[in-house]
Amino acid sequence: MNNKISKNSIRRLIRYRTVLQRFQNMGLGKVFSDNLAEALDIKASQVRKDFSLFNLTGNKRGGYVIGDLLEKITNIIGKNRTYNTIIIGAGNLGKALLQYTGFEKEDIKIKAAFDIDPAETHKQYSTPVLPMENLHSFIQENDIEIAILTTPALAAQRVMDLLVKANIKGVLNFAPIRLKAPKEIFINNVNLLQELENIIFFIKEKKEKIAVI
Amino acid sequence: MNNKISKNSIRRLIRYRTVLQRFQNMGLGKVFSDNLAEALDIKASQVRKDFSLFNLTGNKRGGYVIGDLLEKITNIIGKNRTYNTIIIGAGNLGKALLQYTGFEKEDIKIKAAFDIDPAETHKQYSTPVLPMENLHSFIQENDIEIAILTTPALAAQRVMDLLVKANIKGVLNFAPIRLKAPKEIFINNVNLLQELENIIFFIKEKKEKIAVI
DNA sequence: CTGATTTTGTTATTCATTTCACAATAACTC
DNA sequence: GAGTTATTGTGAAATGAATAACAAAATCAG
Repeated sequence: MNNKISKNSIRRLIRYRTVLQRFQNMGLGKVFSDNLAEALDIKASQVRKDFSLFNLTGNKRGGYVIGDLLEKITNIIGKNRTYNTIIIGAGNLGKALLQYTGFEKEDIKIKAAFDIDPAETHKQYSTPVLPMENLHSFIQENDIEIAILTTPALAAQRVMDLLVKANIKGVLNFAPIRLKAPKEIFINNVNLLQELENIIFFIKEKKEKIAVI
Repeated sequence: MNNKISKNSIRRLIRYRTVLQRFQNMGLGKVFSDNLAEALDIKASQVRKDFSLFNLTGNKRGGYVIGDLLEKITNIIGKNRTYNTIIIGAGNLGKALLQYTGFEKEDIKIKAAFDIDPAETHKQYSTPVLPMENLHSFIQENDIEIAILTTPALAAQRVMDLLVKANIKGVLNFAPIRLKAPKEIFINNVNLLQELENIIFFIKEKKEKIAVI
């Protein structure tokens, strides 16, 4: 295999899994590239191309066995073990994510949140909110690999530097700045304002009839 | 201009603006494509290409005047007027977004939130939380163009159908399903679990040395 | 068992995006 | 003000991603 794997194909892989789980829950045992393509609103050849990239094979004329696919995809994505995670910044978004139940069942364990505000650190949540001083040792002692960053933009780079020192492996960054870090640390940026502005551009464009692909 | 504008170039345009604002706040008056490229970690030629796409011009050897650029970009993105917005689903995420202050200053006005749970609709926030029954009339009467969808996946399509009927123009969807809607409604999906799984893939890959571009 | 049919897996093709390369030109130097 | 330098703007080249096309294989029908 000398093919490169793009970010997009991984995004699709994750979506295939979601759809396959739904199919499985509906009692289906097999799928065709066709079915998956329809569910994701892409072409069947794209599905097969992706599968070939990840060595996911099916049977000619018989399609793919959902159970097998799910097992292999889950393996590829890396969900056969748990990933210990922390949240940094217990503001509105941080607190919302603390209480978000969608992560747990996917073997992403949120072990703690951190905040500079001592008031936050004393409130009771089911997951502890700790003062920033404990960050480094907590990461070390609890085998934390991923940090979710929900601090204000101004604090974000400072926190990132601490995370680098503590050997974090991946960061989900909600702060609206580009974090600097060694390239072996994987950073995924989510910028909510940007997503809204994107919508604004497109609903605005419509009126003015500028070609948008 | 017979060039097509891609989603990515708009994403970058929004990022240029953020960076330019920061530069302006630092007291700078001019930039070169170089500076912007470095800030966004892309190539200078990409910056110039984008600018040419949007007819953003500078001066040879003199670079670009930040004030001018900002004005033009803001105009292109569509921020010269306010965009009325609602949040549907007053769960953790919905409530967090209700209290998020980052939108206000950007002329995105969150006019109300909606929830089926009457308990939520009686709590006091600075923005009203209303029962779902009011959705249609509220959208009509308050000139709402954008909806932020934070309901559970199961409810999301049903809500989407209501939004379509009420003539919404754009949706920011946090529910982890692919919404069906007429294509003239612009839908932007944000899937937090997927973003985390993406990180997991990449931090896992590192060990196994599979080529990733 | 033979032929028709379906569906995969992969190679070729098309389409889109990014990067390069360089002419044009504005600004600077002396 | 002549020459040098820096920087834009864009057409061409390179790279990357999506789609189409089709041979090979599995299944089905009779």
